[in-house]
Amino acid sequence: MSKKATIYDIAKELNITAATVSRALNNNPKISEKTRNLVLATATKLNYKQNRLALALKSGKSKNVGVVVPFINKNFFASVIRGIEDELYPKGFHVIISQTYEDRNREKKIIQNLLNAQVDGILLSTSFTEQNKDEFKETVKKSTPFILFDRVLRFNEISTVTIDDYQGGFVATEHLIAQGCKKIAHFDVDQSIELYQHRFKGYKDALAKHNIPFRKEYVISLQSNMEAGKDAAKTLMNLPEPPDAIFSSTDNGLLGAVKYLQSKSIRIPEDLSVVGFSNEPFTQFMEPSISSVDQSPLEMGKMAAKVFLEQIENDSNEKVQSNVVLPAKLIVRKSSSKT
Amino acid sequence: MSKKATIYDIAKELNITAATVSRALNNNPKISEKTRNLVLATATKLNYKQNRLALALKSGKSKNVGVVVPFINKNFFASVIRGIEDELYPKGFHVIISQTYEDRNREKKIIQNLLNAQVDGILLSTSFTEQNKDEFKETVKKSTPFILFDRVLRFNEISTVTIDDYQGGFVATEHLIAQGCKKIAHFDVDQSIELYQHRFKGYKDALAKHNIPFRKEYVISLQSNMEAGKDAAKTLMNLPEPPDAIFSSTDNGLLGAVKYLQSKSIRIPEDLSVVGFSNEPFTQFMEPSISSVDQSPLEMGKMAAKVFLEQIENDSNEKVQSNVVLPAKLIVRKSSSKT
DNA sequence: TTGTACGCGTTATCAC
DNA sequence: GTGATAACGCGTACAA
Repeated sequence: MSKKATIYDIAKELNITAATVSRALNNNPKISEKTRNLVLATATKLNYKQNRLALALKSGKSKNVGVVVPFINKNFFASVIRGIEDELYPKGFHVIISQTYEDRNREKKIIQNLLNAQVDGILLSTSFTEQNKDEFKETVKKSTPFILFDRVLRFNEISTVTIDDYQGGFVATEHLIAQGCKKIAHFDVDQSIELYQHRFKGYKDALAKHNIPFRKEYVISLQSNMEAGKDAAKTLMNLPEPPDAIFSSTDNGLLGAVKYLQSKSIRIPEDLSVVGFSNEPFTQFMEPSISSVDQSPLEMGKMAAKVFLEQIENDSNEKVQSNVVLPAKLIVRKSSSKT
Repeated sequence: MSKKATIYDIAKELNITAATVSRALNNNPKISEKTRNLVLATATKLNYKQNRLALALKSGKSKNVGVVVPFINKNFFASVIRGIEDELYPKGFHVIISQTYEDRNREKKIIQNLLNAQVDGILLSTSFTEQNKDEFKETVKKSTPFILFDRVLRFNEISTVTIDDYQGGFVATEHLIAQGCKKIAHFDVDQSIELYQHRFKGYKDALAKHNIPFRKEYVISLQSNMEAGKDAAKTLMNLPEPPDAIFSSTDNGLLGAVKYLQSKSIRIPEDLSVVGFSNEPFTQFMEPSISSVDQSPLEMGKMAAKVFLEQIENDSNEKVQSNVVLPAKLIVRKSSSKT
């Protein structure tokens, strides 16, 4: 049995037509019980499997959705994808995953490929920023449903799923203030990305609310990795008046800072308290465990998937746009618990 | 522009036939420069995108490969997938990911779905065990290339990519012995899975080589999670003669044990040394950092992809079977460094 | 250099 | 209840 069996093979075997076989296989009511059973029997006998490609070509629905993220081997994105799959798989959808490595050109190419593959929709966390908004718009067009999550750009008719980054930044900072910290630094990544803007603004507003002056020298922009975090911590601690707390927009950047501080025998949280963002798994196993803002990646994935399903079910060409914002939840651990 | 443009639309626009358009688009040499340019121009003008579904149906190659793993939000599997994608993406393949949650029935269904979707191959880390080998064989048949990695079952004509688990277990244990440990316990998971068999055998043989008696009570089978690890450590420490080292076949199980030991003020590595398996990211950030055997997930993914490519390039129906074994590499950290 | 005709596997729309 | 035929979008022998 080299070649794959088709409905024609079954038809030939039974001396009937392919159409009848198709009907039998699809539980069409207008078919005699006898033929149906006959067809079913020979189908298993021939090890017949429906060719979804042909079905897709005919129906215009591939039952595939593309998921595009910067990196797949980051816990946050892996979990989002899991959420998406959990939601979509029971509905018969398959998920095609691609990663952009934060390369815009690669992202463009990926989107093209996915569109060529006739996916029924694309869920993505984009690497485009406010500056390239037009370029992004150009590649997206709008023949296929697009759902943006986490790293989003806002357009009419494009749905988004995010967490409340502003709230996350605000609560994290207010928590540090409640712990008695007065000189709170902030690790930023890139203000041309909306979510970092929001986290930063939450930080700033929390300071203002509690009448703590904002200090420009306490804000550092850095890549989200250990090395950059070390350098940033060093810079901060060499300030005439070093901070007594850090609220970081990423866990990975904070990790480097913590390692640096520990190497300098600066105690956490006694001398300096820290709160990160993302609730990466390592934050809870470190010593001290690191407080962090949880982004509920599983829920984000599920929600993105639900928004997509909504979109395609409403198959009229009405624009169904949703902008879901999930709550951000601060997880307090040792790194910011002085009491 | 609601409907997607086809080559027919382009043809109509230019008063030529679809065949000519197809040729122009595919850089067929026998076409006039003029028509080619005309076609290309109207193609972009109409926002034409090739329908890969139609192409796939015609050619019998979907350019999709299925990747099936137990869980996607484990660093090991996420990294393997990344390796696969890195290798396959430049060749124009897309990766369809599914997770089995270690549920055999789900895995069967997933494989069926993938086959229906006409994937060009399936790369999987199976949840089937030696006991269900026949059942697995049944679902696989062999119309489509299957590559097994990490968790494998061995058959004729099915390629596998694994690391040298035996070597990993052996080296890890010998390292503990070199540190002066004499009472070395082992965390096993499931002996019906080949890789755990191998790790266990490596452990056993290392003991034998150094004339250390094997003690049955030092071997505990447990699920790969924190809770189980805690319980296992408790059991071990309540033994009349508790061990002075643990070699665990999983990092996650070991994590729970470490937490338990620390809660009992048992010092690591002074009182008890530990080595895990998988080199999960958290092992290097913990205090103390945890020694672990690295599985080179990226390389494993790349290798699995390469074996797949080899398989389909050799499009003769010759059986090209490879059984690649990658080296296991012990990463020594504080948890097993007494000196 | 370009057009014609066909097939990939399926389902839907007519007929009978 | 079943058969015949067209259509989905594409590439490609075979003609012209």
